[in-house]
Amino acid sequence: MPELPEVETIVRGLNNRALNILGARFLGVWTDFKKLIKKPNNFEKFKKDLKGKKIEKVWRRGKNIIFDLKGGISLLVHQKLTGHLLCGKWKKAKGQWRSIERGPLDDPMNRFLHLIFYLDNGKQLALSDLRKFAKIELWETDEFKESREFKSLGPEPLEKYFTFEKFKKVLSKKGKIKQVLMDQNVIVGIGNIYADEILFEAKIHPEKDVLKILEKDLKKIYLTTKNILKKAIKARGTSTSDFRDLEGKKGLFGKSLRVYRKTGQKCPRCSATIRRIKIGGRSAHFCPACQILGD
DNA sequence: AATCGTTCCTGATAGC
DNA sequence: TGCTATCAGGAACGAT
Repeated sequence: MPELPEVETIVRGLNNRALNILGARFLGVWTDFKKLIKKPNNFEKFKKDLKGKKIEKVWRRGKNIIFDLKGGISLLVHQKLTGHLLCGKWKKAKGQWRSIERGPLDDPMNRFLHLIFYLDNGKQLALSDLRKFAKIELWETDEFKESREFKSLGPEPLEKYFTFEKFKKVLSKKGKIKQVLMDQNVIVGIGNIYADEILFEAKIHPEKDVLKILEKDLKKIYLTTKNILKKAIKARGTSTSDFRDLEGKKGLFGKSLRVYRKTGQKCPRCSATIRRIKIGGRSAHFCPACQILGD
């Protein structure tokens, strides 16, 4: 599932000069599942509003991909669980846009194409999304930045302003550490994979009550969060299941995972058996010997 | 105001 | 073999 490193990989790809996405204009949109577009909730209006708009900037906030368009409009793409953008090419045939490249289709994970943006530079951006949970929204940029959903997002863990003091402040919230780490209103970008990996590395039990964690352990979680996210970006993300980059390629961080989806295997630190439990309806993987709950 | 449960989806897998 | 049931999982939403 795309978390911060995966979304960052996509955004860096979109900003790659060679792709010429910046400065291109939207020509049209195809979809076989209009419900992906949440705003406006009318697909024809969405198409009309998007047509001819020039891409000025592509950036990321948490797990959201944001295309700032000329004229004070922003296109938001959230890939949710199984969505990923793929860049390909199109050509015109019999008066219609035809995809001549939808990213490598020999990979089953790239076959669930439900939406394609056609650009005026001959490129297309296709959204592959097995579970159709992704969301697409078109906003007035000012309105978006003033919106509740944007303003309530927590700090970016890799930004300079995210100091240990800041981390302690946002984490002064009750609950189990894993759930709090994954709360986008506390910190953005961490999902199930990286929460498990961060807590394993920091040797903290996922169900540990946040308010009971010692300062030295908070510091460990803080440093580990930055460290793991940075390493995962370098590896271009994790592809345990769906994630692919813009070219359809897998990320390499899966090789570095130590507990996520390793139930029953040996802990790489102490050889105890990795366990899986449910926390708030989500699976959590951890080492019962290294990550002690305490009181 | 904060928190909990439900909902959206469908491929993979298990069970019969 | 082929059917049905169960599950994963981010985040918005309604209910409490």
